[in-house]
Amino acid sequence: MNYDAVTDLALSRGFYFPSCEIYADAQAGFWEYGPLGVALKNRYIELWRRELVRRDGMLEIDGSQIMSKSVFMASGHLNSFNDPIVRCSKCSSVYRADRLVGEAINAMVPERIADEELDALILKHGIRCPKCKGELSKVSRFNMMFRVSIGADGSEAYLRPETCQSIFVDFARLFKIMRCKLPIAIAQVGKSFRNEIAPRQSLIRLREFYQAEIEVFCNPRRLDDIDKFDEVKDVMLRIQDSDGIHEVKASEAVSKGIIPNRLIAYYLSLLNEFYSKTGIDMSRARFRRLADDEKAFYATVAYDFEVETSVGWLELVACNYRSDHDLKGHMQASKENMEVMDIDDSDGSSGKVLPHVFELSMGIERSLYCILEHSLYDDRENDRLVLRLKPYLAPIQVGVLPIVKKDGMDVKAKEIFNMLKKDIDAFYDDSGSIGRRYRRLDEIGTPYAITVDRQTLVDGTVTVRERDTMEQIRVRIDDLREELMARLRLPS
RNA sequence: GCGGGAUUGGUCUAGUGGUUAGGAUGUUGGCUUCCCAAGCCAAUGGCGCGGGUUCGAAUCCCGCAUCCCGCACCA
Repeated sequence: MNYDAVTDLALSRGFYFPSCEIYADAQAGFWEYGPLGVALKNRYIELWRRELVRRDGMLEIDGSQIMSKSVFMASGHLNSFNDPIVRCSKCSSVYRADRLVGEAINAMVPERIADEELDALILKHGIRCPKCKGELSKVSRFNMMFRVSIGADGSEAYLRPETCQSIFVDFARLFKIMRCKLPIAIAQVGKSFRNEIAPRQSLIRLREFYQAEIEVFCNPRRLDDIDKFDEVKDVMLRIQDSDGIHEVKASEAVSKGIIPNRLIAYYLSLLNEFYSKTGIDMSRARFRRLADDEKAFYATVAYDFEVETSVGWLELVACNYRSDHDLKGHMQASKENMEVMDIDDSDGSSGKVLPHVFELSMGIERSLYCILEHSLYDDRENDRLVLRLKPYLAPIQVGVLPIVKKDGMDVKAKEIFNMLKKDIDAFYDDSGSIGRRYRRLDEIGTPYAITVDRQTLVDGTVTVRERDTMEQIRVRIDDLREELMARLRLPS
């Protein structure tokens, strides 16, 4: 299905909707999760914990969203996270100053160029607005971080633009108290904030959004020394780089040099296995190796995990080899020692190492959007819209319905609902015809519907209807909970 | 941010200066109904915000906001 169909469903069923929508001054780029959206998000995160955090023995933390100025001085965000911009005095168009100058004089402009130098170049070459030939303003800076003031004196601080900085800041303590050895991954789910110039397309570009980030701390001299690699050596990966598309096993990707080392291949494989369990169509997904001019300022090797949708390829996960950029920056700025003991490969003895970082930075909203779009199916044959979510991701797992509301069938159905509701997200519904109730459940992705009929009152069995096939089996009420729990279990 | 289009109950929509703002669908209650959006009755709920023109504005004008499309941006 397409973007509009997903948006319609999200709004009409309450997966998500615009924030502050009853007020005229509501700002773009802020959306709320409704009940079904929260449930889907929580289940998605639980799958993430299972497939990544627990599987790999990662540590999970939950850091604060407001962080001090020093953090972002050290991380480079206060310098590099802001872009030099110029504005046309006539038509008010805004341009990236470095790119505009680069194009106009047909030469590379160094990344760290000073604003004054850009001003000078614009003057020297007589660069004007490409659209209307209007005069350009002086270079200014637009920082995408939200600044906040703390306390009565208004100390400067920022909403974090990525969740990972708390992981770096906390690294030394965590490594000690959790008795870590390299490589160790630290994970976090939480909100990040970016003051986007033009938020668009609901969940796809937001100013406030959830990330699930994983920072793998490793010894840069031991990137192929990964015992766990055997677990994933046969995972099939689709990788796009400057040589084209490769569909290869993880082990081959390393041996052929498509992926530079086993550590990166291992984590890309875990990610691949995770996403293949979300219901995203993996035949429309790829890891794309970024060219040098596309990478973030801190990355030396970078892959984007991308998924094809009706609005184009979406970047769901940024996988960046950040080298020691972060720990070095924080170590220098804070004077906290971030080095740890690890095997020094020259003679097998221990030595001090400043770990490098490989990062998996997942956008949760974009992931949920792709799951919804790839799961939503227009079943014309049966005149229904079906959200074919994996049962373990469904916000409501079973509907409990009396076939008609009389002769005690509604009473019996309520009993069953009450029996199930603590273990399973169940929903009782007795309004209207049975077909209408099935359709409603189909549209929000409920995988099973239990129906109480006359036979139930006689022999204590109910029917269990399967969402995708619409087929029904009879199950004894005594076996119902177990039967459903088995069907709703997370995949092994 | 620039340019274009749009904004009427939860959703879709009729309405181009004077309408009790109509319909469909949904939702809720009732009747009916034993397996896939049936039927009947009733109820519910709306002109994005602000200003202007006018005797009178959902309707015309201006500003703002949001949404959609294109461009730019996307660390």
